Amino acid sequence: MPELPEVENVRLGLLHTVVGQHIVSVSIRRPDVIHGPRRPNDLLSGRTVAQIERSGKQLALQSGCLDDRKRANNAPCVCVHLGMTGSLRYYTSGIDFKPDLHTHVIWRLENGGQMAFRDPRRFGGLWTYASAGELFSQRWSRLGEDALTITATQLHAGLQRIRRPMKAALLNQGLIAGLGNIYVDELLFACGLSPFQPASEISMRQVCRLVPRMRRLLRQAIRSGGSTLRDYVDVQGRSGGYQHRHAVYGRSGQPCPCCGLSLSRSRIAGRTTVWCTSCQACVEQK
DNA sequence: CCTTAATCCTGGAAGC
DNA sequence: TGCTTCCAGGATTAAG
Repeated sequence: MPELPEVENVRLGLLHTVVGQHIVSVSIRRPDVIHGPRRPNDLLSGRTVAQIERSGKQLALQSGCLDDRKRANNAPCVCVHLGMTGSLRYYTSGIDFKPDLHTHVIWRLENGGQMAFRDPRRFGGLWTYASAGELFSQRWSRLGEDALTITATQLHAGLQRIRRPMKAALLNQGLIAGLGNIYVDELLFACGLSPFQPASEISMRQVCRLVPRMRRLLRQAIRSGGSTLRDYVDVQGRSGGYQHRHAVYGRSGQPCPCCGLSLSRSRIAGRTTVWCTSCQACVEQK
């Protein structure tokens, strides 16, 4: 499922395929995946894709004039959230692209290429805004700092206010944006922290160890093309490779890569959680 | 404050 | 083989 590393790979893929391209037309095959105004113009038809930004697991396709590096105040903007099974694909001109029933929106570019939003389970969607500023003030303002840029001070301050388990706290996009079930489990393992550990009991010292490890983990996952469990593919349709390097996610019952003990599985905050009771000790364990 | 659960949804896997 | 059942989860919302 697309978390920060997968979404970042999509962003990188779109940078050298659709950024700078003029959108000739937009085909809306399933209007209900679009939140907000859904005329072709609201989806950047007739505009040029000026830049693509990411915040946590979400992307912003911003229209505007390429020459003007400043964000245009009145340039429409589309926020893309891939949810569980969403994908943004790019098809070069001449490719025989046959949209299936889960392909909901198709953008046609002036160079003959096409961009398609597909999402079988429709947990994702598109949100339209009159400007990037509106997206930031109405939607992205609710997100915490991005997991790649958050500082130890910021994270520690947020964690101190949460008595819930670390697993639940790190999944909260309002505290820190970008982590999902896979990378939270991997991160807690990499730090030797129990997913049950109350967030408020994590010391500044521990957060100072966690933040650089989190950045390293996410950067390695980005470099590996992200994790493909079933659905995730990049804009070219390629699967990721990081799933082969998961230490704990999806490996309950298998030996811990560190100590060899069988990995435990539990449910925390409604999410399947895998961890090592030996390497990730906690004062109280369920 | 907290937690759990339901909700949205499809498809793959497991069970009978 | 063919049917039913369960399960995966991101984010939000409701209920306990």
